[in-house]
Amino acid sequence: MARNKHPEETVQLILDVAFRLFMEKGYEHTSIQDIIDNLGGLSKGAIYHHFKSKEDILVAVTDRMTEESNRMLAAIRDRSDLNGREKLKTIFKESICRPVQNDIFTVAPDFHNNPKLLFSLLHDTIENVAPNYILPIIRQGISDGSIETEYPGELSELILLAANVWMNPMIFDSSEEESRRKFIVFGQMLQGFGLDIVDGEMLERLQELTAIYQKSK
Amino acid sequence: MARNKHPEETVQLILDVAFRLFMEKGYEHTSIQDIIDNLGGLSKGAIYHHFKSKEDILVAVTDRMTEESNRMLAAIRDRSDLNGREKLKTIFKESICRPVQNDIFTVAPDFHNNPKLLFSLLHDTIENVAPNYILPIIRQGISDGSIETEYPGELSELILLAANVWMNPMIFDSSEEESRRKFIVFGQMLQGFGLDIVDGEMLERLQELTAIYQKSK
DNA sequence: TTACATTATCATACTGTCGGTCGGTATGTC
DNA sequence: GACATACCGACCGACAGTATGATAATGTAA
Repeated sequence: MARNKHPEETVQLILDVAFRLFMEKGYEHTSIQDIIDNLGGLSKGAIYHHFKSKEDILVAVTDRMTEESNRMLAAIRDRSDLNGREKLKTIFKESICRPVQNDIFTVAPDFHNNPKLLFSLLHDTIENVAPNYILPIIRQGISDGSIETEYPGELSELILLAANVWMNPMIFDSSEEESRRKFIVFGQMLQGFGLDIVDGEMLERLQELTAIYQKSK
Repeated sequence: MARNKHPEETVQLILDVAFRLFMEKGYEHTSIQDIIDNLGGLSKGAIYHHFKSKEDILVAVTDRMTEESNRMLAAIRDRSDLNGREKLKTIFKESICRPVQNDIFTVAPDFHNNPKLLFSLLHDTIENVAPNYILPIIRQGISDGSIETEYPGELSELILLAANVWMNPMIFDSSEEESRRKFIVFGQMLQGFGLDIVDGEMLERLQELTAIYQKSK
């Protein structure tokens, strides 16, 4: 085979396979040969034609993972019918409802075998999500009076770290009970910053999620 | 050479060299051969006699890193002249004053090149430090009336994550100004949980530390 | 104390696997 | 036909880990 007419499909195929294998076996324990074997006919030359290194594949995979989430965040950030605090609350709601729609749990990342993946998501959270999505919302909340803080940047980071990392059952194992307790403490923390944006509905939804994730393991 | 009379010195030498190289070049970019080359005469046989794998060396290195810190935590935890809240405050003070005495900054870990190291420290924080040191202290604080919470375990984790990870300049780059702002927000979070344990002296000390770390890079 | 067996501490040569390269080929476009 | 793109697959150096052997420390029995 040579000169496919739709190389973009080849790229997507490579990313599909790599994504699945990275999740199943971890980045480090997935070899290029593993990917080739699951590619159906394609060869090492194809991979290194489209990607310059194995690390480059990981970057592309994580980019594709966060893309959808980022679109959601941008959409909420740019709405004009909500004040800052309402936007924050909407984001939490959406974040908790979204995952089941796509396949995040059917191929749940095993972060215990994926320090590199965890690190890049951690990095993305602080270097991208916090300043580009949460910070503008908190700033808006300050000017529209719905949020009160002198440290919007730091607040963005702390909230995201707690929500995305600490409360993430894929990073730190949690039973349903632990998940519930974390959520409550998280809510207390937000209240300490004058943010009353968690409710019982969100807690229920979160526990459903945790249960689903527990079973998928 | 064969049958050294003091094999423990060999183990320590291997750990010394591995520690330094892991910090300088990162775990993944340090090869066993690199370690051998810096060992002064010793060979691969020596390494694989004392350690069963490269990963095993990393575990030993991180264990040695956290050992001193854990001794400090245990000492404070087991004091009988302080209530729970005072113990927490003492821990923060000690944590901020300690690092310069030893060489933590002269061979500052570059976590950006060390996802594995970061992950194992993160894991240690949640699986070991939180339940074995902070949790008992918070429990004591609850019974002696100096701390008030229904969720001691979750509070331990959240506080440690914020202090050890978020505020750690080795993990998330911070200027002195950012470091100051993070510390204040951290203090606000603690106050939200009824814990009034940070003061201006600690802030000054933290900024000194950040400055030292900035210069060492 | 001596003689000797045992075993812990290494050294060296080697293996299999890995990520990545490179010359080449086939197929498309202009 | 000139050139770029998409891909093939043999090959390479580096790597973690192993197999085996050498020797010095140690245990043991007389």
